[in-house]
Amino acid sequence: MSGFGLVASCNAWAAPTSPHYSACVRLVIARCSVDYAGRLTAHLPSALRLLIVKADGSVLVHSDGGSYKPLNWMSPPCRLTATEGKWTVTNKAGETLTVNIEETLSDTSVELGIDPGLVKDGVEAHLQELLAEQLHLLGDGWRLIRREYPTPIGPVDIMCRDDSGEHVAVEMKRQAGIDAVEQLTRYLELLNRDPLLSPVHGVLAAQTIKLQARTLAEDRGIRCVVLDYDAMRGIEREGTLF
Amino acid sequence: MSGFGLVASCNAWAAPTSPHYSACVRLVIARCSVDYAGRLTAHLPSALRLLIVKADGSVLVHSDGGSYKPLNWMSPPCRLTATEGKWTVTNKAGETLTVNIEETLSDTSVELGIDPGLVKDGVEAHLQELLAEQLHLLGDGWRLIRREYPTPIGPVDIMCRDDSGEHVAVEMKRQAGIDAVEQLTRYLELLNRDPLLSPVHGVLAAQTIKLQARTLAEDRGIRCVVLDYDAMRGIEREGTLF
DNA sequence: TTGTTGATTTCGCAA
DNA sequence: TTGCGAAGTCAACAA
Repeated sequence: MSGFGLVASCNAWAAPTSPHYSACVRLVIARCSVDYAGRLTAHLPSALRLLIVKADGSVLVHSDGGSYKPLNWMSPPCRLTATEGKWTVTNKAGETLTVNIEETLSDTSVELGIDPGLVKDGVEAHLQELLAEQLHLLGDGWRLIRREYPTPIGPVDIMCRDDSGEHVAVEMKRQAGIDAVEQLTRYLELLNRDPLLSPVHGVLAAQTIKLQARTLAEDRGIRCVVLDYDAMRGIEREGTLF
Repeated sequence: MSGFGLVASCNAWAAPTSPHYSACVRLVIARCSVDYAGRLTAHLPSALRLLIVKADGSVLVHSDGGSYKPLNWMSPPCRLTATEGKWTVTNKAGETLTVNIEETLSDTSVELGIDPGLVKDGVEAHLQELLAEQLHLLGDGWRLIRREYPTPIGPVDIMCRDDSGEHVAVEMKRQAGIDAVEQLTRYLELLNRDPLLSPVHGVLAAQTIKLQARTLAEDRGIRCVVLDYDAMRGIEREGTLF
């Protein structure tokens, strides 16, 4: 069983100085209490915890359970100074994290190297694309004018015409809040000044629409449409089969 | 090197003894690639990383550097099933995190026990509470109607009457930006439709008020008040002395 | 550098 | 349970 103390060759006490600083993680299991003083003050009573010190000096205090969020931490850039039984981590803003170590069960360092990083396959912009292809979800006979329709205060997500030929500006969100309604309202107010476009109606389309947003929208004559992403994606898949 | 095949129990040199489920953290240093499929899909190319498995089955994939946020993770409640060289973590919603382990440098488990948890001080909602008790900061003779005064588009932080008996809606922020002004404007517009309330005046109270917010607020006849949290807390303390 | 917005947000409170 | 707002939010992107 390769337990602790395997790699080392990495001094976690030394601040990274070279441009290609060696990525090095220090893992400590210790009974400790922790105090944070900064934007708020917080205290962790003594308990056995996992302490992680990363190459940039940032410190994470993890317990078992909870989410990925540590119980307490100090974000980089920051500086760790350590004496026997006491760590002090400070950042530029003068915030401090103090770890009082009563008993150390293990203390190891490992060099990981530079991480290639995460590759995300986004979902978000896709939704607009899908709705533009499936305007029948808003109404029969609706026709797309264009996506990202430009205005002086930003692009309207989708501009189209309804079955009677009148313009409709569509604002899309995954989660629509008050902000989305305000944004769409600004577009409508502007667009309706143009006699060539007016009247321009508004549609707020989202996977979920908060009740307050719905209330405000309907009060302003904006129609709310809830989108089923999976169903829309399903239709897209079927479409690609032919 | 053992360490595989765990589902719930915690293996080796950290005997689970607690009558409640044993809190047990497993730390693995391994070269691995990671895939997540859920609300989005994401991929991590092969690299040396720190894997943390907590007692509830949640998994954290940490690199060196970055913030406290892991490169990838699975939040509890979830289930980890492990075979030689491959971990699969799934949750109720069907999201999956797959860790392909190519090379294990170390694999250890430690029992931490239940954490007493964080004690926070100096929270935000406190400010509203304090101001409600110290309405004289806004004006002599002002009386509280209620905090979190409900409206169809959300609660007004503080509703009160000024010395002449007219209604005042107070919006509180720690840092007031344009959003706060817009929010309060919406409340006022709505509240002033009610002949039983009208006229309703507006006060924006915050520890700091951004210049743009102040400009917009005053343009709309909304009064801006900067609060001294320490002083307000101080008065509270004095109050408790008697 | 600064501000704004989205997040696999997470976290806490209240209805 | 659910929904909403705040967070020591974090992080990516635009200005």
